[in-house]
Amino acid sequence: MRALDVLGRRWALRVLWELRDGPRTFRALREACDDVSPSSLNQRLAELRGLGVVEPGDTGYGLTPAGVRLGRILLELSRWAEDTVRDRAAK
Amino acid sequence: MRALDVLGRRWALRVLWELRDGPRTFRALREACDDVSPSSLNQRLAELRGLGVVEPGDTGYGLTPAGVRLGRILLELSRWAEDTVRDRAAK
DNA sequence: GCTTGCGCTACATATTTGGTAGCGATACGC
DNA sequence: GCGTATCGCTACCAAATATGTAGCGCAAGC
Repeated sequence: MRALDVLGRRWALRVLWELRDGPRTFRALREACDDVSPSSLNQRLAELRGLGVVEPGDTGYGLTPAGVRLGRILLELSRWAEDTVRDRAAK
Repeated sequence: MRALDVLGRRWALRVLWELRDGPRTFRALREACDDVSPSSLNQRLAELRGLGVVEPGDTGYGLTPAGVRLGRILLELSRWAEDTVRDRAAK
């Protein structure tokens, strides 16, 4: 499945995650993602735009409606991750 | 977030996906994942075991309870992906 | 016209992934 | 006991991908 392939690349989920609460400029996004290199970010953004989940606007890059739906799933994913970490720490 | 980092590596989501309906042997898993190289698969399995979502058993590798929960989220992710593909195809 | 910040590209280096061969262990029939 | 079949997995090298750093072209503000 093409979509899952793109999402399984480095920084892809993270970029989406950072865009959840509003658009960000290229440079702001870069900082938010632990200063990912501009080449990597640019490549990932191109792929995500190709998927139709991210699009550039006046205030920087933002999520499309499909991206917003994906963001909600990511929220569950992050909750799962938190729970997992907590469970493992409790051992 | 460490968990999302591991999940954002190549084949990680796919491996989890292929284990949804029951354990698989190392070699069966390899075939299921488009014949991923054993070195990559082994590395990913080690990381997923480290995360506590996959574990080896008598009939091969299987999901832990945390892995099963994650699998349900992945199901939503795949549904999202299908919808996205359909929407884009309809354009 | 000079500065500032923007998106983004170029390019060399480092890291990750992939391909192929095959090892040691276990289980089977013979 | 002896081939042989399959298992999980390692070694090793080539190919693909990510990173780091520098800086270009552009638009806005002064």
